[in-house]
Amino acid sequence: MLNYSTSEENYIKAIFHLQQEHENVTTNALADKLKTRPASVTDMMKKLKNKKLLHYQPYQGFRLSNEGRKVALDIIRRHRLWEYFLAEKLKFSWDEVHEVAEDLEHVSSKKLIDKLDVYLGFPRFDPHGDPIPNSLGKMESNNLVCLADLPVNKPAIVNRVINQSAEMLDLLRDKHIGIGTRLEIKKKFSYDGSLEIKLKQQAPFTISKQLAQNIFVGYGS
Amino acid sequence: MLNYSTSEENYIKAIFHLQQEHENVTTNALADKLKTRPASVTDMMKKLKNKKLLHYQPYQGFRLSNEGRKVALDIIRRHRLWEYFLAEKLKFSWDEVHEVAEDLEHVSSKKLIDKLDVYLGFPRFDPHGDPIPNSLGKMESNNLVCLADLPVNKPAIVNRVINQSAEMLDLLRDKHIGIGTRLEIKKKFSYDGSLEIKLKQQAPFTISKQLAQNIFVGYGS
DNA sequence: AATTTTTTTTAGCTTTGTCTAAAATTAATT
DNA sequence: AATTAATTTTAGACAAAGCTAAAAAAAATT
Repeated sequence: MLNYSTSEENYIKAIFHLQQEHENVTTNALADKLKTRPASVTDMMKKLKNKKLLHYQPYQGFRLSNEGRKVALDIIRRHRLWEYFLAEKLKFSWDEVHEVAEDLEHVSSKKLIDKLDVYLGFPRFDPHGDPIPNSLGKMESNNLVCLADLPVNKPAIVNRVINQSAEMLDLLRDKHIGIGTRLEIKKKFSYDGSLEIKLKQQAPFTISKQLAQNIFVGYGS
Repeated sequence: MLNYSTSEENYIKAIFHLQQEHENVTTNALADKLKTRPASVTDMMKKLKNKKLLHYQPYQGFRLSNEGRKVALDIIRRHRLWEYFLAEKLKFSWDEVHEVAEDLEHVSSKKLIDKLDVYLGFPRFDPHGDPIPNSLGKMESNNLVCLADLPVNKPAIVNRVINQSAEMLDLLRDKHIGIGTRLEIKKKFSYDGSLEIKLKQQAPFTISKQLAQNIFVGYGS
């Protein structure tokens, strides 16, 4: 595996994440995600195409090549292992780890990451509930359902929170929702998609569709 | 404390180290240390002078300002804490930690470093025996004597190794000399400055003046 | 003191990654 | 189908950090 610049790595990672939504990623979507300009994206796409990390025809969008996907998984592995370390060992709260891991993930010594993995005991999920790829780039899928799609009255456990903006994490903290929280849906309001949910030993309350779409839950323990 | 680029930080740190030898640092010395060209050094010196991190008059060399020294100590703190972490927790051998810490030291979240410090139990010395500045930038001096200046037959303990080139560390490993090694000098050869030293339960052997000058020892426990 | 050598600085060029403004292409609408 | 709108790309500029080659200053020699 070659070595890539911080900038290149950020582009690769962002494309990987956008590809979870749409097979084909567009210039504007990527510019948006990275808070940069479409022209900059086009420049970088040419470069990454040259390095055979993605497939790209002008005006047609792009998607990662096999090699690009490997690189992306390696970056994600680094990111999530550091997140786990920060939360588990340094006692950062789970909503603070993302930002710091954004910097640490670019330190790319393979030996460092593999030793960190050993030290942490090969954790399978990061503090947000996202799976951590192993040193071969494999990660478990965790069979989750979007909270917005969970049937009424079916108990479930929060396993993953996708959009990690500070504002959203603030809201979650206020509602006492975190990874591991047991809850069930009591009622769905089709008018605006909002949900009435209930946590153990608490009165039910309502959350927006927007929030529910960013929370993923599993069944059973 | 403002934020500085990786490049700026490397210059600041290198100047700090060179100042241990000579109050005033020259362009060539710094270029040499950083494996860059004198012209690049001059460019950066102008920049750092503008940022008030050092005193510099063209052709007159340079030295860190108070602010520059503070920044340098902060970088050194980060570097040495990571070195300690790598050796102590991740089980890197003490001669591997420097290189990895060179990258980690530039991740500059104050919160991260202070939490790391807590987690490690406020270590006072890194795996090379160098003191770690605390969060206020203070570090203990450790009252050491250069092995080359140690009197004959006086038992001492290796506390610090200065020049950490791979070649030198290789030599040290071969001779079983490390931080904490107890030894004494049996004989000094004034012809070339070489020393006959003895370790516990081992036959005496000879080391060069060059090597002895890079090893520092303390007395007592 | 004058000349040579060494050191340092300046001037100008390169690469990486960004930007704006304009041109080209594709998509949407009338 | 033709026109308008949106998206994407190109062209050209800029800042950071490096380089080489030449000029300037300081130090060392004769």
